[in-house]
Amino acid sequence: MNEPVFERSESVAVALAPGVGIGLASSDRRWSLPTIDAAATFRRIHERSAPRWVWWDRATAELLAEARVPIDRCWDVATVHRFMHGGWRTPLGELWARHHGLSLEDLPTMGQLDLLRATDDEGNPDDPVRPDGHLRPEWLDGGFTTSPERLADWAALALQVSIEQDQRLGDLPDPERARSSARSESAADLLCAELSVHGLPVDEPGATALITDLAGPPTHSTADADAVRAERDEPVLAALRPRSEVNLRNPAEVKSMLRRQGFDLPDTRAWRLEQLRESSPLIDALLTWRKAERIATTYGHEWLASHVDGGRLRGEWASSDGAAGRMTASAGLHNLPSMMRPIVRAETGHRLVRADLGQIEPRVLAAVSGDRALIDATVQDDLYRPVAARLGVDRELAKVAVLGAMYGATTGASAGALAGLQRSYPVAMAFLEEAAEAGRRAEDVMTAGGRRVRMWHDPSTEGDLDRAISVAASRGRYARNAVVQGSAAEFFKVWAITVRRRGRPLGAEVVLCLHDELLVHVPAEHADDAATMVAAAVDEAAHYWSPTPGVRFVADVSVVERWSEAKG
DNA sequence: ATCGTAGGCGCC
DNA sequence: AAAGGGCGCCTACGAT
Repeated sequence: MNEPVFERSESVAVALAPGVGIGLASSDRRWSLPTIDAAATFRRIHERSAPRWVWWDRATAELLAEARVPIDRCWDVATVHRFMHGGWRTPLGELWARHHGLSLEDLPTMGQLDLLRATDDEGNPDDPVRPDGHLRPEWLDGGFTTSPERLADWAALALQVSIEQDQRLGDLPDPERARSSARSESAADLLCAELSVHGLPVDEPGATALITDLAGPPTHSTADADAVRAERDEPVLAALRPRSEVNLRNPAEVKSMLRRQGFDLPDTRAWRLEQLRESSPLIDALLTWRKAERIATTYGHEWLASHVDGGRLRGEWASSDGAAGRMTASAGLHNLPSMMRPIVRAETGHRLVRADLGQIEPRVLAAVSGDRALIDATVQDDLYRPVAARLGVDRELAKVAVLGAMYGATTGASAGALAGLQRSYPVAMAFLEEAAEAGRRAEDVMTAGGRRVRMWHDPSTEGDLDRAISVAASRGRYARNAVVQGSAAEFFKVWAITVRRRGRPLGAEVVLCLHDELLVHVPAEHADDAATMVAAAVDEAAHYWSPTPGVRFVADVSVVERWSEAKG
């Protein structure tokens, strides 16, 4: 039981439906169990034998998360499909059609009045696949749950697709790496199901107090709400000479108001206003207003009421929703303002292990490009110091230059340092430039783990050369960033699922994933062991994930009660 | 009414 | 130091 969760093992597919039963399928048989409490029964099956469980998509993962079935190894067909083809969520009917090369034009939809098809041979309604090869929409729409036998048939189809996916991953440049990615990405999706179901521990009374302090009291009527809003607006309106009733929530009105007050600005973005803050009480009031308005509208009492329940903040987690396969989360879980982070607090008798990877993107660039000089720089805790020394510039400029190279900056100081980067780290820079060039040509690029990142064509550029060039340039920046950010996302997920797995004996639960940061909720008596485990998991993840040996990854790990507590 | 877009801003 | 990559989500507004 010590092998990593993404190694190969025997596969058994499962489909389950509460109140109906469980369907199972292996390479040589399929069987079913009628049972009311499908998830709890499945838990016992899993405890007896733990193969690599195969399922269609998140729906199954969520049932298993709700039942707290401790699964490490899985294969999520929809997740692997996204990995292979790029893009966002794909409904199963469409996934099946793409997988089998069927036309998406005649993709059946549930409840459509298809008069032309009405007399066609619809085949056997107990067969999930129609004569035309498409999945039967009635099955997709819950029909697979109507009997234990159907669940077994449904599981068997998932198994079949998973085997074909595994074969097709063999066509990628590095088949074993791609298959390993498919497995780790599947485990990450299961982790996302758990994050969605279980949530992040939050100090609810503390949150109410903080929001009241920052944005005003909760309101119970629209008049009440209007009054609180007017009170929030007052300091800004009072600073106007002469006073006027400007709608602060309309950027165009704010811009013309500022022009009348003597500030002629191209837009009213905060970084632009910030420079004027010292010299103008009005600008200061406006910036303060924006902060408070942000809390009130996005992270206010309504937000708390709709997303926090029983002391847990819940959102929808996606394991590879981003362009390059990053995790995403709704309900503000990924963009909670730092001033609100104190509300994230360990439950009684527990601690949070807070860990973040240091300088993850340049280290990933070293790993995926294999640039010897950059790999050498990863030995240092602060990678930018040796880079600065080699470039002969200060650390801040070195940092800006490296980040700029990965983001596609073309102007300013970072562009000035680009020539130096190209001389000192030619392999890494050539790697980035190659990705950018592919992007400009509208060719898909691939992350280190083998995820396809789709490029796009913009038909509206026909005949408009300037616009065509500008769109190509933005694709170049996108591709340049995607090969680093997407690869970093893969490494992060391997780390996260390793922590999930290794934390189980300690009762440790991953409660937040934030691109390079993890929060782990753990009983207080195991907090120190969990912290040690999380740090060790970085090395374990690097060992399995990194395409180049010798790249050092670092993490800052501390045990805290609240997320906001200083790094230790 | 519902949808998409833009300006804006939070986080990485 | 410059304002580049990703995401979610708010308001306002114009289109359908």
